[in-house]
Amino acid sequence: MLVSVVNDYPLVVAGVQHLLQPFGERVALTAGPRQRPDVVLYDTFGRAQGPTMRVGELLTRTRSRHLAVYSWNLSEPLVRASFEAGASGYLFKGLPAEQLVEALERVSAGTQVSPQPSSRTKAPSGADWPGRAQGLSVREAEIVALITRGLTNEEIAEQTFLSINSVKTYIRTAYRKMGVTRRPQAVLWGVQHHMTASLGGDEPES
Amino acid sequence: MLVSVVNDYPLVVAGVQHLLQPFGERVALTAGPRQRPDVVLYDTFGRAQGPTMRVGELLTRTRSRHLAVYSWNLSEPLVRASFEAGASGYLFKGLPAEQLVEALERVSAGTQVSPQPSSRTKAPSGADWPGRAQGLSVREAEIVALITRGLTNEEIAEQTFLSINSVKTYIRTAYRKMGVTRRPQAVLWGVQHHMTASLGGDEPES
DNA sequence: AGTCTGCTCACCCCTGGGGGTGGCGTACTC
DNA sequence: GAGTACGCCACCCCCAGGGGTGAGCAGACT
Repeated sequence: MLVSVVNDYPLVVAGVQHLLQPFGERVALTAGPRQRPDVVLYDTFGRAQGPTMRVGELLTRTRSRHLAVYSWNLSEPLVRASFEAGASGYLFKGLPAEQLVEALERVSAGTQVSPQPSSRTKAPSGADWPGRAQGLSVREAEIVALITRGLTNEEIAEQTFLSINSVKTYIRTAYRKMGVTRRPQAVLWGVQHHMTASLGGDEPES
Repeated sequence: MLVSVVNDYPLVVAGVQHLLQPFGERVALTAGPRQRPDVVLYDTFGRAQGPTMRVGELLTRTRSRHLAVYSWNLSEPLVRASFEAGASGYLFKGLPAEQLVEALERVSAGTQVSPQPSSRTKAPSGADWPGRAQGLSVREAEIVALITRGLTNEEIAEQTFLSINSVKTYIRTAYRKMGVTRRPQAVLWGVQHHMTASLGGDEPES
């Protein structure tokens, strides 16, 4: 089974690939987008989710037939919207690696894979994201990444399917860890700490 | 006469040097900070002015004996504060190049050179600054440069000796030319358009 | 003369943002 | 069990920022 991990942040992609590494007999990883992977594993960190995902374009670009969403957010409307947008699977980012591989194999075989409810918030060992080295939680980091793109709190709330209040909370806790107090400082911090997406991103900006 | 042009923005330095180029028989330019220039020409674009300039440190670092401030701002309190801070000359940025050279020669000879009142706002031909290619006036560009450093409007007003209202006005007009509407966007614009100072800057940030 | 550009400033009003407080649930560690 | 961290959310209050309006001055150009 050939898998392509898709996300704008090289650290995130590397972290997921690191997760799958021990399962080399069952999963081959491709970095190139043109090698016809069996499954595209679409990590939602800092990216469009649900109805605004461009599943068709991603599949065309990668010449793959299945796309599995890989996300922390298990809210029912978002999961449903992802399937309606064309995803073949919706995988929880808290899954242990072996279960992740099994789910990918089911997606690759043509089965629609839905997530089980879970409240786990701890990332699997080896996962990575920009800002982690500076003490940001995965959620804080994602918010900061979107701040670094110039989005407003409202826009961030919409993209992450969170309440504006949750966004503000993450900003508050993240700013304390970053040692900043205002948005421009946060943007600069993000630029300096590689929270900007790679230039290959084709994300539509609001 | 050996002159060292000092500013954080290479474009600004290059623009001033370009101005002085035709006077090669009277002015030699040094890029290196350790060649004992006769005069340091301190361009204030995006830098501390007046009482917060560190004239002594600049002179020590460059091993020069005279520092001439080069600024658009001719307000009397700022000029006085500059001399009190240790400057030997205060030169208006609207001066034609020949008069600039003459003024530098007087400074080099040990004369304290004060500016004549002037209302001119047009930069001498050949001057340059970051953002000029994108249509920003020199004043607008300076404000954007300070925004890109993460300063608040109040801090910018203090550093530029302008009213908060003037700062807001420049922000308004600059944002229209830049095609942005919010500060984070402006910071990103500044980063992308080289409005960040070079890393050698020893500017104290508030 | 008129017009345009740039610089400077004032004032009004509203929005985006950020500080605080409080609360809930879960996983994990000791 | 208690404590901590993380995720999620509400509400209060205030500030930083940005949109608008208006005004004045001067230089440069036609």
